[in-house]
Amino acid sequence: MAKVDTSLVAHLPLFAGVTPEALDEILREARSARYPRNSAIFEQGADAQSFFLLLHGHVRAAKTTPTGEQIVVRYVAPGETFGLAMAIGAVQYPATAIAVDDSVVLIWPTSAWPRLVERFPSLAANTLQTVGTRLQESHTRILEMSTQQVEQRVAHALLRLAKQSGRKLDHGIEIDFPISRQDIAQMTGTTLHTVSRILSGWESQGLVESGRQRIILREPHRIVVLAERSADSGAA
Amino acid sequence: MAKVDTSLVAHLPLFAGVTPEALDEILREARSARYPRNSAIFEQGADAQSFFLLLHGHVRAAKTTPTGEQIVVRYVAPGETFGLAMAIGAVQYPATAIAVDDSVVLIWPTSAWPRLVERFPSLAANTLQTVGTRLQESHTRILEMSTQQVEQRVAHALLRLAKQSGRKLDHGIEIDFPISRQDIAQMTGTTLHTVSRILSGWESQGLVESGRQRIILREPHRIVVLAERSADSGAA
DNA sequence: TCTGGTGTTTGCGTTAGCGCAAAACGGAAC
DNA sequence: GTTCCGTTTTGCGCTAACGCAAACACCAGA
Repeated sequence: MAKVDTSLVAHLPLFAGVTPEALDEILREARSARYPRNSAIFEQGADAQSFFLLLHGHVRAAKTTPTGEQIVVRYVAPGETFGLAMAIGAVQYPATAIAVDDSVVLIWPTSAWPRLVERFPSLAANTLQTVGTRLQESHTRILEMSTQQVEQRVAHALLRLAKQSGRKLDHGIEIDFPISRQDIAQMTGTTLHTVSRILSGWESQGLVESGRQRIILREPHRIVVLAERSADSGAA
Repeated sequence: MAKVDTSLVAHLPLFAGVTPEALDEILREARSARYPRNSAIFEQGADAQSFFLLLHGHVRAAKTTPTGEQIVVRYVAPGETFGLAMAIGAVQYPATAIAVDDSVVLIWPTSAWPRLVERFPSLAANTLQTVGTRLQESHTRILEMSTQQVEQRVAHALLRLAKQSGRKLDHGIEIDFPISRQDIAQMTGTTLHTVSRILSGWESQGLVESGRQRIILREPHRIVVLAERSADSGAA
């Protein structure tokens, strides 16, 4: 069993208020694993045998309808937990998790959760905080889907990705994992066609530069304007 | 300060695993209050000084955009908690809570939460469960908004309301609090006009019976069918 | 009984965005 | 260098749903 370096994870919100010794004990229950790009970490509907902490890479959590349509629930960035089915009392994973880049994760058996929480109550409090924040974000997303049009939603989605997982360039911000038009469509509740049209438009205005699974925001400030306008002026 | 009867709330999920004595202690920290129909319990953006447990009545939690549009986050049924801003570490309420019917609530000062959690860790675990469930429901709603058309979403919304707050009739189920077309529109991401058209259509098919802020599902089973069909057959 | 206000219904023109289809593009593997 | 496959782009017709506007129903209070 590989030893995990506590100093790498000690500062994470999940472990706030946990002593170094306790952290050590918690980490002893975990194992680490590597998932190559495009591999599944767990599938929606499978027994929730583990929960995860992402160390490196990026993970997409997606939910599928009975008829096969998908939406992206969120992108997991390093330092975040995912697969917390046990926290909500679910027996199965409510979504599928795919590594969109080569990724390294810590894995705890779900069965260890009750014991850990009992010994280290701040874990529960911290997790509550995390889940609460996600709930808020979720509500914000619903609000946007209800009140904004597609272009604004795409703008918001890209800005969020840039903030969460953006790599600063000389001029602009690049989203530092592979992401397709289809992915963005599934984040914003539209189709890949519409996303493609929007990005083409932005590209011709010099707002973004994009290619195959790759997006660079060249003019973040002007994209913010797009995200916030209510429903008016077109192009000059 | 009015004494709250422990037997009324002991069975609630929030208090699972809490001993009667502990429950007594927890309730001593709370006061109760009555809110008349259509009164505000708290406003979005206000300091989160309290959190709440609904004893009687019904409460609508709604979120407003900077430009004034609203969505209904959820309807709170008796036995449920709301206003849990502290759980997610928020300083202000992220939504507005309105009593849609004369309502009675228990109120704890937000400042009491850390102490309560420390003394009774199962409160945190139970709340985590609740928030987790809401997060799931939220994701389901996003999925529906992304993949289904308006009529199906309205069908789902009404079925959920019927399940959560339905009063069984000889023939059908009545939603037992006042709810307008506008409210349903704000739950499903559409306009009151579209909701009105849909309900008119259903009414002429005998699926529902409705009036001013009042809806009765006469044929729940046939509404389930509407909610589940993917995108095909019209009326005969 | 009348009157005002809030919620509801309905008609009608408009359109944002979908759905289908076809072509172009770009990487990776050989 | 060539081939192959997944992604992206773009055109075109269509329609679900919106937005506006006007009429209507219902309840409460004077």
